[in-house]
Amino acid sequence: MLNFEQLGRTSVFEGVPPKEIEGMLNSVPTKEESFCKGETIVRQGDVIKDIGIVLKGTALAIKNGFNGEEVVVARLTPDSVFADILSGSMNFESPVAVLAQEPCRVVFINYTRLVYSPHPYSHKVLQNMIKTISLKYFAQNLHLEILMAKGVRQRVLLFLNGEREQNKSCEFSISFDRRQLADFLGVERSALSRELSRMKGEGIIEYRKNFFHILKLEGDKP
Amino acid sequence: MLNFEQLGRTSVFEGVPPKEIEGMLNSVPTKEESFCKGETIVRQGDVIKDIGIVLKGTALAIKNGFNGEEVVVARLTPDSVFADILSGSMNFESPVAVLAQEPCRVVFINYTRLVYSPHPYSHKVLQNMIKTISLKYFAQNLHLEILMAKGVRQRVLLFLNGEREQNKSCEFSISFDRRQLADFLGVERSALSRELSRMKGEGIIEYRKNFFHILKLEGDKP
DNA sequence: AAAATTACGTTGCTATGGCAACCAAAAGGA
DNA sequence: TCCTTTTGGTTGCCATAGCAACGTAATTTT
Repeated sequence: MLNFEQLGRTSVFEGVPPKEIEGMLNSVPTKEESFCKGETIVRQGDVIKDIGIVLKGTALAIKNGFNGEEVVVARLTPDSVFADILSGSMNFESPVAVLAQEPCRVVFINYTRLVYSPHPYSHKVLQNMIKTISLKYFAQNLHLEILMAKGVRQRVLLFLNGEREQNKSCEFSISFDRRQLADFLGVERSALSRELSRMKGEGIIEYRKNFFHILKLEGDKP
Repeated sequence: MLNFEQLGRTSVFEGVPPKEIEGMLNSVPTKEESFCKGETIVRQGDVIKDIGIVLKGTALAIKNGFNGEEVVVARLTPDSVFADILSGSMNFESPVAVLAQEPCRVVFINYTRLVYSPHPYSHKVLQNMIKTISLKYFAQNLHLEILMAKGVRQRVLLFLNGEREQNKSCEFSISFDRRQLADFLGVERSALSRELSRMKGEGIIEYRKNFFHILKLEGDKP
């Protein structure tokens, strides 16, 4: 049985009272599914017509590069929405695979039926979707900016500054391991390690595993 | 005076009868503006709350890299919609500048008022926006894939294949000059020229200025 | 706890591609 | 028409970063 309180905390149903979500979903096909650790929730190239919502567990959206890189595009935790852009675009192929990182419980909601069923709150849901998708556009745009930068140093700095802004602190942990970070930045793992060492040597950053501390901000002169 | 027939041909108002668009826009602030060739329509970093629609002329959406590159992200021609993601996201800064390439006539429509005014067709407009924004997401995603590829050759091939698919032909003209193409691919102009020459030498492609002809498809063995 | 696997750093070698400079051709303006 | 400006191709030099291989620490498995 769906927990409408929880759905009310997702970006898509934000601002819609649980009772109303319940009423709305009465006339819309939904299916709840469980996935084991490591299982594929969405394959790269799939055409999906349902919005997915993670109820429990975490999953990763992964894009496979042509040369074997596995770029983690997004981390999905409970209340995360996925496949929204995919179903919103109609007939497009998923650019990413979604893999369960731990046992996951997911609900799929038919997009077409959701947006076509007239309901006093469907207006609100559509606006929420526009906002959600726009945010994902900007997230992707940040990634694009990183890849547009040249040089490992510049990319690392852009990434760390993004994390700093998001955490509102110069000290933070990242959710990537080195291999994943290197792939995300589009550089060799060894080149990344080399550059991180250099930056530590120059007193720009401090780090231990996936914990980072930015000592000098961009443009600071010593 | 706005031409509602024309607005009906835009992606946002697709499927909405002109009469209804007129009625819808009665209660929504709109402003029509003209721009001279070269004039800035949107500055990078601007926070915009209005959807823009090009009525006449062409404009370019340009992203400035940190190292002086000017990456043409989109070409806006009559009936093109822009700043939709920007206004849909609320309070985000524009990642691109929009510049008039020739004299332009543009109409701005207040996003909030458009989506909040109850109207029998606002539902349709919201769905259209979701689709429009999703398509832009996928366009950006293609760009991302190109930048994820390593090597000039691979990037050029990805780009040309994209153009081939879009034109459904192995012969086509591109809307970039060499400098723009190099910036879009994230490589040096000289490196691009070098690689194009090589590929011509290997009999993979043929080209003259911005006209290209793909002779061998990816994976073809001679 | 030992063994195996994974994660991270390091380093030398080398190819790729960035940089700069230059030339030729074409386009645009006076 | 001629002159200026823009656009595209070529080339040598060199630094960056890719590749491979290895060592160690940390984590997981049995």
